[in-house]
Order: sequence, then structure tokens, then C-alpha cells
Amino acid sequence: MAATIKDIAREAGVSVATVSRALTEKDGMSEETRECILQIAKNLNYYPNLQARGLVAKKLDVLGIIIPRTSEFAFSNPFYAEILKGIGKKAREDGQYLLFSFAGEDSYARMYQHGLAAGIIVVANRIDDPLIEEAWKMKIPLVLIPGYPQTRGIPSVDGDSFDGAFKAVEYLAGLGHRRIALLNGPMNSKYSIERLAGYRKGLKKHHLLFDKGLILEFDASMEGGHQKMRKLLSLRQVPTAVLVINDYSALGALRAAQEMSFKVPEDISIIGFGDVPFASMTDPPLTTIKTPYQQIGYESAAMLLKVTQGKRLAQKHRVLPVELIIRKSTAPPSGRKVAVS
Amino acid sequence: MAATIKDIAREAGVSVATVSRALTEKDGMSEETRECILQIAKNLNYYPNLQARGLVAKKLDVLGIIIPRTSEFAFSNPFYAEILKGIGKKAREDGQYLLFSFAGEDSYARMYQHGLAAGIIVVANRIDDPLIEEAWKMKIPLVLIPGYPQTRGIPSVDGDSFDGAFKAVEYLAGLGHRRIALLNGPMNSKYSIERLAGYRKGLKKHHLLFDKGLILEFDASMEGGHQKMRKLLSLRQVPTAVLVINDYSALGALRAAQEMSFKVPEDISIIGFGDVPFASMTDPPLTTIKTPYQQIGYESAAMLLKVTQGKRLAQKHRVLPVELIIRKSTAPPSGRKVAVS
DNA sequence: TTGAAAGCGGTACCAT
DNA sequence: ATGGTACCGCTTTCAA
Repeated sequence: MAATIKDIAREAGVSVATVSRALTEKDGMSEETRECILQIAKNLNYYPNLQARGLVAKKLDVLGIIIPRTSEFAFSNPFYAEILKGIGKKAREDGQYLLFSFAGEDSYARMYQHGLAAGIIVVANRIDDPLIEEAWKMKIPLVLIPGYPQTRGIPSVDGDSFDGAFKAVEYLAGLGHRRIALLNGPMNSKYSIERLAGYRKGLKKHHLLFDKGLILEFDASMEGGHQKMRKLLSLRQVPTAVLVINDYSALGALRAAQEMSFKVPEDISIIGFGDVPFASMTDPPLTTIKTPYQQIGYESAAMLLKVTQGKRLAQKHRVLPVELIIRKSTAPPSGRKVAVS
Repeated sequence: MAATIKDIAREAGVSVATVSRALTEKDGMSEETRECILQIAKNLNYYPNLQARGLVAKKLDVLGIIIPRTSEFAFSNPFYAEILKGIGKKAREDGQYLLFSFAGEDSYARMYQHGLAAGIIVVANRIDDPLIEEAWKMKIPLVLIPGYPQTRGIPSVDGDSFDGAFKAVEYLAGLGHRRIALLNGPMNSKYSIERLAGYRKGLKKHHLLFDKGLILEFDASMEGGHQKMRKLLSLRQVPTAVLVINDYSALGALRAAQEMSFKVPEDISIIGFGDVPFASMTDPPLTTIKTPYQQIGYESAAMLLKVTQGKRLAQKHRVLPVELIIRKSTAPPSGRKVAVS
């Protein structure tokens, strides 16, 4: 069906070797024949079979992306979408295809072993995932988002979660809040670990009591945020402010508060993490720790590309700065105790 | 590096042909040798090189997805995310990888010609895209979302846009609205064409005047929806209700109305299309035409799979039913003329 | 039931 | 500067 290198060779009256040379832009051949061959290739609507090329040249313009979640989960949380935007941008700039695999794989190595991708970006926050280690041991080109809390050998990119949580608490404390809750993700997640640490540091700096009862863990979904917020607001001693692990969950929390007749921010302040696009469109607009997810995605692709090309990474672990974005979901505490509806 | 069929053959003391047979589950061989070979393969952590296999067997477990937009655009609009959820689900069920390509390609055929995908799902609404025709002529397995308004040969899946718009107008008219605006997408889009038609049919049925001035076209982005809504609400004769081409834009429109001190739904009713996840989380929650995007994605993958397997499609063009979801962004017109802020 | 060998579409080495 | 050819990893006929 599709034109092959042989077709071109026949048409041009040269050998396949010559065609290959012309096509791969090797030097050491007359401009004439090259021109001629290129022209014929164009006429024949020829595209090299990347499989065949990959087979022999061990080079493939395909970046693998593994998200060990269902596609339903991954495409629900804007967090992934933002990262994907960044990866997609770099991929396009460098003419790379993107190969996806979602949950259900028994091995991350497989995609690579299958010969379908030159390297793999793993977007996963679990720190105890044996599949990552397995792939790394097999010397598969890998970049992790966000990577491990304690830096290991595998290249990674992430935003500064620790600093983000610290900044959030500092801001809230400055506003006068003394009971600040944390709706955190599961503790096998890098984000959760680092944000808890930053939160504690912030508390400490402002001489605020660390109260375990104000820390609730959940699955970082929107529904989960909704549910945990209800729980938080049913406490005997309701906090006046709450950090939520991501914007998506924060939206759930926001709705929960409003359902229970808490006014945001008068009765309770809410801060999210991420600053994904909808964060400014909620009611009230969400105060949040802006994390450059798009850039994280972009960098991860750039790093992976370097690795697959055998280049050295200037920096194995990139931690991108975050920023507090103040909107309308935070305010000084009112001091008024609000009845639970 | 990775184990190959040869390694297994050597280890098992058989020929590569026998190994291949065992691995591809062909019959006509002793269970003994097969068991043995399978065991060794497992021990060696063997995965077939899909490139090599694809090269000879012309079969590849990779579904191509082309979205002729930037990844930034595609991953911003939840519409795409929903479709991708569905495609991802089917892909996982059938053990297919997903290969993505975004804007910037000069040809849809390329991905296929490259030998990287068994077939391609094109998610694009432009009806005048020559690249689709080109790919189709080259006999590349193709499924279109949403396809063409006037059915052609290429398989397609879509929700019933026409009926959706009709239902929306009917509902609004029933509420007593007489000036119903349409914030529509560009008219080279199937969605826009069909929704305009459904809108007109609804108007006609309820003996409402068709007023060109109440139809604004834009790029279907959130910002665009915001901007066009401002324009609409600055009209001398402000409409009392407006249909917006998708939920994402509808959110922009909602915010615009509120910025201009229009109360939703008292002063103006808003209906979106899609019922994407955040639609119920806006303030007020959005009335919308629920379109089963996930199912559309799922079906498209299922159809493509059939085509690539050489099976006949029972139905070449699927049109999935839509449903009116009534929330809080719509109400009877107040009759009160509101000053523009 | 098993093996030898050709070939899928390329690349790259070694000749010429 | 160009051609012949081995080979990448796998499947598939044909023969044994």
C-alpha cells in the first residue's frame, strides 16, 4: 500500500542504500541524486516506516507516558491535564509522538520492552511503587513526576510542595488564623509528605499548635474533598482555615462548606494547590499555591529527550518554585463561631 | 538488552519458529514444549517487540488519536477529556496503547504511514478538513468524532446536537422565554451547524422570531464565551435566555453575566452543552444538554478496533441520544428589564 | 510436531 | 558516490 524505500529506489533507478542515505540526510553523496530521490519520495507520498527504522536504528520518535490510574481518573483531575499540556508542547516542538498507557499494566517496563517508546515519563505520586524500581533497574530511560521525596537516582521534576504548604500557612497565620486544617492526600504520596512537612514548619514558625485532629487524609478526589470538608466542619472546634491538597479537591471542599451554610471566606478560609485554570472561576475565586504544572510537564519531556539521546542531564532533579495566588477564598478569621447546619 | 525470541530459543533448545508458535498461541504443537517455552519467557521477563511483530504481521495494538489542536487547547476543554476517558477505557479493556498527535501535523495519514498505529480516531469538528479526505482515500482505518453533518463514507460517532439544541429551546420556550440567544461555535463545525438547525426548529415550533442579532459566533473557548456574553448583554434588547455551544464556554458566559450584575437565572437563563463534570459545581449549577462524551469515545475506539480487525461495522454512523439536565441556571423570564452595568 | 529460511522496511558496513 | 548485503526481532510458509 504505502510507498516504501524500494519503490523509490526502483523509480529512481538507484539502490535502496542510496535512498536510505538521501532520506537520512547523510553526506557523501551528490546533491543531484539526493534532490532527485527526495523529489520522488515526495511524489510517492512516502513516509518512513518508523517501526522498521526503530528496529534497526534503535531510535524512535515516541515518548511514553504512563499514568498508573484509570483514564477516567486521570482525565478528571485538571492536574494531569496541565502536565499533559506541557509534555504535549515539548513533544510537538521536537516532533515526538506521545504514547499513553493507563492503569492496568503489570509493568512499566513493558511499554519500552515492546519497543514502542524511546523512553518513559511516569506521572505517579506513590513513593512505594515497585514497578518504577523495576524499570529503572532495566536501564529504561525514565523521568518521574514528581519523583521521590528523598532523591534517588531517577531523574525527576516537581514543584516545591514543601515551600508551597509553608507559604500557605505563613499567609494564613499572618491573617490571624490559629486553627488551620490540612486536607491531605494519602501519605504514600510525595505531595502529601512534603506538604505536611511544610505545613508543620509553618505552624512551628508561628508558634501554632500542631493538632492531629485537624489533618484528614483522603484520596485527593473532588468527592473526597467534599466529604472530608463536611467532616472537618462537623468538628466540635471548627478550624478557621483549611489547606486542601489540590484545587480540584478544594472545589469539592468549597461546595461542602457552602452546603453547610459556612460562608467562604468569612467563616472559613480555603487554600488550594495548583492554580489550575478553573481556580479563578469558582465562587469565590480560589486562593491557591500556583504550581507550574505545564512547565513541569515540559521539562520532563525535555529531560527525557536528553536522556534518550545519551546526553547528560545538567540537573537530575528539578524543583520548580511555587507562588501564592491570593484570591477571594481567604480572609482574616471572623472570630464568630458558626453553628453547624 | 531485553530478552528476544532468540534468547528463549537458545535457552529452550528449540528453534525460533517454535518459540514464535508458542508465544502466539498457535496450535499444532505439544503442550509440553509450549509450557516449557512460556515458562522460560516468563523467567526471562520477555515481552515481544511489537515493532518487529507489527512489521511482519501488519498488526499493532496501538490506536492513534489525532486532535488537530494544540495540546494546550485540547487539555483545557473538558470536552476532550471526557472523550479521552471513554477511548482510554476501551483501550485498556482491549490491551491497546494510545498514540497521540496534536496540531502541527501536515497529514493525518502520516501517523499510520509511519507504521505506528493500526488505525486512527480523529477528534475534530471542522467539516472542511482536507486531511481527513486524504487519509480516507489512502484507505487508512479511520473513525471520526463527530464526523460530517451530511453522512459520508467515513465511520463516525456523535451525540445528537440537533436534538439537543431543539430540546433546549423547547424547554426555554416552555418557561416563557421569547428572546433566546445562541452563542454558537464557528460555522465550519458540525456542532455549530447542527445546533443552529435544532435551535431554528425549536424557534419555529414555538412561533418565535428568528433574530440574527441574537446569534453570535466564536471560537468555543471559555474566554470567547465570556467576551461574547458581554456583547450580548450590551445589546439594546437584551435576551432573556442564551444557549452556549459548550459547558466550558457557558462558564465564561456565566461569569460575564455576573460581572455585569445580571443575576442568573433571574435576569438571564443560561444553558450549556455537554454536562461535563464541573457543570454541577458552578454557581449556580448549570442547566445543560447532557451529551455522553465518554460513551462517544468508547464507541469510537470499539468501532476502530472492529475496522482494524477487518470486521464489518453494524452501524457506520452512530448518533447517541442527549438529555436535558435542569439545574439552577435557568428560570422563567422575570420580565424586568435590567440596566447594563 | 518441529526446523530452515524468506521477508517485513529499513540502516549501515564493506566493497567497488 | 554508489551498490550489495547482513541484520534488527518477529511471523509464516514449506519441508522434514
